Amino acid sequence: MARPTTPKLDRELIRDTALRLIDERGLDALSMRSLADELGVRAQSLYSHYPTKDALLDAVANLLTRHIDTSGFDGGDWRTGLLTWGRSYRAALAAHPRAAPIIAAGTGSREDFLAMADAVHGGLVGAGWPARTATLISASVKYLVVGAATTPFATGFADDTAVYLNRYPNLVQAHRIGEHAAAIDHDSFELALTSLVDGLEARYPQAGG
Amino acid sequence: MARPTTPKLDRELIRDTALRLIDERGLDALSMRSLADELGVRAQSLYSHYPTKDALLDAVANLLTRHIDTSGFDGGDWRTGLLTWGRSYRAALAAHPRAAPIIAAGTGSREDFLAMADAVHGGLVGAGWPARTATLISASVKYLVVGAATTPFATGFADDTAVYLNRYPNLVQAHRIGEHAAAIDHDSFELALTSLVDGLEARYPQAGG
DNA sequence: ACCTGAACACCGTTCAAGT
DNA sequence: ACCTGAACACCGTTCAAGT
Repeated sequence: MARPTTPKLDRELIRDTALRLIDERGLDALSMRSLADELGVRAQSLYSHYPTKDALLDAVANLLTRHIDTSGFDGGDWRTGLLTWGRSYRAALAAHPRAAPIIAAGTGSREDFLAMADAVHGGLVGAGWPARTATLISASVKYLVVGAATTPFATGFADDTAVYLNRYPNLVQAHRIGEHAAAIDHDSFELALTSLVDGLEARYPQAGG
Repeated sequence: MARPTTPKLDRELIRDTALRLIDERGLDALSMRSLADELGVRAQSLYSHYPTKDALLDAVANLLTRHIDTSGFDGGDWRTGLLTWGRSYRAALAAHPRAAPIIAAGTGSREDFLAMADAVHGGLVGAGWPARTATLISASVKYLVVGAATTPFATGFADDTAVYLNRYPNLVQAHRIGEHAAAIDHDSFELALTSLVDGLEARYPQAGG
């Protein structure tokens, strides 16, 4: 029974299962063999559907960033556009934190990524920003989103914070990081994004000169 | 000659060679075997000096972030402190772009990282920011730095931009990304950091209420 | 077209042995 | 204390073969 009558695999099933395993076990634990095992198949069968593991991870990245919202630019207000885009982008990655590094790795030219970049750039230029500044602004927001998704605040702190509290007195305030990590990350991103937009406002050509 | 009279290895040599190989060949190409080969030794010998590959990468991360400057907070001005810290942090990572993902991975509780976080938090609180807001602000700047270092702007665009110029008209302005990628990344970070600081200014408790 | 057995050239890491 | 030969349990990927 080398070839079953109804195929056991298809691209979507492989991709969705890969994302589920990343969510459950982490990115490092995803191997072609472990994924095949979960699908009741041998690793080589996956290569009938994706040429390489990287191509599979690209498909997962496309799945993740599929529902990013650039419609906020439609009304012509770049502030609304940036806020809507940044928040939906961040939310898409925060929903699958263990998969976020795939986005940072940024393999190849993904269609959805290009469509998004095009919509944002067009929205900013349409709202009056010079083309080069529009490039810088969209890069800035991307930095915030990717940074927030790949290095949540608790990263870098030991689980047992008591270890260093004596030596680093200013960090005493952060001693409940573990409990409130999700809230801190959400609020940090929100503060950063809104402050950035406010700071950009002052640089808007028709307002600031 | 199992054990030479003068040791062929020490922790610093291993660490520095690892960083050099990452700079030259990329993070993925660094294996314990390839590193040992470069040092004229077998992979197992490295384990006499570092318990795991992760511990070695931690040492590289500490080397990278060693010269980050938090002295800008000393004068009591949080704007100067944030700008100096953010710029030196970003410069440290930009000097070794292929090693930057190590920082994002953020393994364990590195001493230098904690000292830095403590200095920044203390500087912000000392300048009048509430403790929790200080946490959010330092996280915000870290997002910018890590995002800029791990996803430089050209990431995600194909080398041959002609491929998508027809379909994504707004990206025409970005058709020289490859040539100016370094300048765009520098300017994007600078715009983001200064805009963020300006936006925070309006939220400063004694100024904004 | 889709799946498998076997294999290639790698990994990180461990262990016993040598000086 | 420091280094090596050999080995373990993995990787991603390829190839020839089966239906």
